Amino acid sequence: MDEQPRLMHSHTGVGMAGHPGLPQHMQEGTGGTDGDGRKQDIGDILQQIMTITDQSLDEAQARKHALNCHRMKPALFNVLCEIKEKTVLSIRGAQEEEPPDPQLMRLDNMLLAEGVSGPEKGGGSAAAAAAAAASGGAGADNSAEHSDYRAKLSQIRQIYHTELEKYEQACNEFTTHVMNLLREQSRTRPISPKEIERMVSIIHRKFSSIQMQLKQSTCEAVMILRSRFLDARRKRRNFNKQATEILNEYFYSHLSNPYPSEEAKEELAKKCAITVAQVSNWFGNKRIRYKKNIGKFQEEANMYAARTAVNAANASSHGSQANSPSTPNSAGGYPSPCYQPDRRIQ
DNA sequence: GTGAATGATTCCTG
DNA sequence: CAGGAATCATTCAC
Repeated sequence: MDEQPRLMHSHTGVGMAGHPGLPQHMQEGTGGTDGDGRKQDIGDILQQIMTITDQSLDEAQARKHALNCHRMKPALFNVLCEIKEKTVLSIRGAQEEEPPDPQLMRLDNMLLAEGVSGPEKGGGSAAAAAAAAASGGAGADNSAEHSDYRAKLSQIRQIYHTELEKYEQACNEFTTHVMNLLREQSRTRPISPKEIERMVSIIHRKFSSIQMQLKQSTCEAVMILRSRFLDARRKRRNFNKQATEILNEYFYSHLSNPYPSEEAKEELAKKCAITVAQVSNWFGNKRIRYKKNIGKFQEEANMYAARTAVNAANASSHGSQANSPSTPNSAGGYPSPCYQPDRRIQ
């Protein structure tokens, strides 16, 4: 490395005329033009190169210092930088300022929506909350599942942030290292600040592609967790006996029009400790199954009708109709079972 | 293990 | 968008 300064210098004390290492023609000033002299010069230079390692560290440092102090150095440096800029780096310059990667934006948006990136939302996510709300079954079982989901999500979140931090730290360390290296090298070769900046942006681009991989795998993990959570929700739990009785009671006492209003559904949902959606499901299933096989439900219908009648009788004996169904087995709607002898199955 | 029962989901229709 | 119909998937009784 120190070869260059040595060859470039001739005016300072170091390597000046009279120095035994300098070519003959440089020492003489006028320069020899004969072939033998030239051969001699080359021989001296080769000799110089061969003996470079023999120089002491101090001597090398002194030469280096001399180079840096040379009055022409800044000008020469600038010229070389300019030439370099105009040739090699002009090709790369065109692809700077690229627009944000749509794939990266998608990943970022998803991580934000799932509550992995962005501000902490108590370990939960909007998606989880929505899923939990839709899942119905307001029981403790469901909330346990939900908290399990949240715990796993927060685990993913933690890993994501730890890794991200690691990458950022590594990126910063590497950038600093490269910048220092380039700055150091800029003393001996033409490296402009602009070029250093460019190198930094290249490093950042490389690291952001690694970050993208991290984001991608985090998204995959969230998707797997979510699908597992949703699968778990598919697990069916039978309603308890009391809830089924309440629903059946309503159904058979409104057999002519087994379509509970929104208010009625809400009321039933509250009584049965299930969601309105589950009430709707139950009535949907019940209507279709009843219609398909009235015979099978006959016994059940008779039982509930009798119970309703007893309830009504009790209520009336107490001078109140409060709990009796409003439209029991009246005209129209679904065919009634044999409890009403005049309205048999179609 | 098997089949019936049953809650949930999906697709279609008015 | 609510409800009907078909179907899926799980639970439960035997």
